[in-house]
Amino acid sequence: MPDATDADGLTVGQVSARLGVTVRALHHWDGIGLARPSLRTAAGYRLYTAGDLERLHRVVVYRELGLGLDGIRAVLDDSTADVPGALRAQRARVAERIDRLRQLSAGLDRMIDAHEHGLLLTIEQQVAVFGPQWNPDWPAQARQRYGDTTQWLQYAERSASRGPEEWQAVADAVAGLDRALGEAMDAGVTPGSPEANRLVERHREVFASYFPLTRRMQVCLGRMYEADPAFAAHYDGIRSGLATWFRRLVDASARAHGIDPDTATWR
Amino acid sequence: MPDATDADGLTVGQVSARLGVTVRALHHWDGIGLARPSLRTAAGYRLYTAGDLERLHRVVVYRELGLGLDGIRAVLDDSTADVPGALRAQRARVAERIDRLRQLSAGLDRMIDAHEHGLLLTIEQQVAVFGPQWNPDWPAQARQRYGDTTQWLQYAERSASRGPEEWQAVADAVAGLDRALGEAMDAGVTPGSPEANRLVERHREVFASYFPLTRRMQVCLGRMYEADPAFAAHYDGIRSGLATWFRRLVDASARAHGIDPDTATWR
DNA sequence: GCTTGACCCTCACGCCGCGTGAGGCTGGAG
DNA sequence: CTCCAGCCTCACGCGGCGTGAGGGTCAAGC
Repeated sequence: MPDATDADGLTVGQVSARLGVTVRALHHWDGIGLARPSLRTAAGYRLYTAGDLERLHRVVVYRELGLGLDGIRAVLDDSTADVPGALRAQRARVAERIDRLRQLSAGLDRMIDAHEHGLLLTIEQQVAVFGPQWNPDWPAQARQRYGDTTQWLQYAERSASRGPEEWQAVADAVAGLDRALGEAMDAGVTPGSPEANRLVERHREVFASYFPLTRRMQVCLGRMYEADPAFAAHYDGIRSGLATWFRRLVDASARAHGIDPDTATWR
Repeated sequence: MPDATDADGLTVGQVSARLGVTVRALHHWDGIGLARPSLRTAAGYRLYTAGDLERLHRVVVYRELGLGLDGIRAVLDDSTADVPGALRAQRARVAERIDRLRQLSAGLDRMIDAHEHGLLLTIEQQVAVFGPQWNPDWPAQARQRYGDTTQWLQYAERSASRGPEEWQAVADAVAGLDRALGEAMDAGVTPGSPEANRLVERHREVFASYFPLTRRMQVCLGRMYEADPAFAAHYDGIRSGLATWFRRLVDASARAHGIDPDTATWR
């Protein structure tokens, strides 16, 4: 007789191989009294009888159904236990977890999209929100340029939880600011004036819906508006010379907050 | 100024209320260095600045996506981190977990069905497997009678993982045994003979596919075959008097194994 | 100035189901 | 007699905090 079938007990290793559970699990179930071997050899080896194997098998079955060890113990030991009830409760828990995971997966999809495309709107929605002069390639271009900055990450994180209405609000705020800038320039607002500083603050707040903008970063942004052809075209399109004028507003405001605009850096 | 907005920091309680995380979580994140407050009061109170809040907010966002704290740390701290890659990996993990949970749910359904109906086959399958004299109400009746016994539980557990083919095998074994019993009775096999004991053992083995049957239980079963009208009808339908003859076979075999059939109990 | 009650602090254990060693016997084969 | 696989018993670790214990702090009301 090589090892097993008609012996009066199987060792942990043999049971492990038969039932596909680890030896450690058998030790554990023995330790907590869930399924203990009826016998031990003189040397202390655990010996599982046929009856023990029955019980172990049942443990394995219910464990595969995701029941906790206490639940399994109840099912096996308490003859008054409502087994179908316990199973249904377990099924409800599982359904709940599936639901949560699905929502989670959807959230991940949104976030991945936001990271990769910058916007989660269809082309139609983009045009509807941002107006006809909107170029759908801009988010992709922005990602090209800024995709490896912390600010892009924050932008993407916020984009992921922004629907069309919220984007509309952002777009409205930007448009309102553009208009206000144009009118202020018409009205001859000069850098450093209270009116000018209010506009600079308003710009910072509007921008904060993309990512938090420090005053130093705002200085750099002002210079970019002036230097970058695309930005300059936009602002000079509102009023000729507006980009430069706005940069001077930002510089003045920064100086008023103790920042030297000529040495300010993005970080 | 009541509490917060322009103070130079928020306490744990305030942050907790704003971000919807527990105070303990803030402590934990501080403890592991994931998100620590920049300031402390003289008394040691944590004070979270606006910048700290930014970071906390990002932690919350990624935590809601199911990232582990180490993953979040990587995303927040390592500017070279592949954020979309991490998110995609997380999505894959989530999909995997959903899959497992779905299988688990299906298993639970099967088990619940098995517990409630006793069989997981359609009526057509039942008739195909068990023959035209099969009554589809039998499993429900069996549940009525035995639904609160350990053996019913084990029967249900095994049924849950048995398909039509396996049921066919069981049905074939049962039919084969019935035939063999009839032929043995014709041949004048007497209780206690080796031939008779072989048949009794074969009955025990066939029955073991439903649930483990001890010799004592088999004795009780033999008596039930004789006493219960439905069982008696079945066995006496094979050969007149077969139920009683078989009961005597079982009794004799039990005696040969040191069991007194007149005092044997199910348990 | 003293009390009260809401907040805050720092340990430190608990959870769930084992995985993973460490350190040391046992048992059958060569 | 030696080897090596297999067994034993501790005991820590994991993930992300929950939940006290035991004790300071702060603003308000008396």
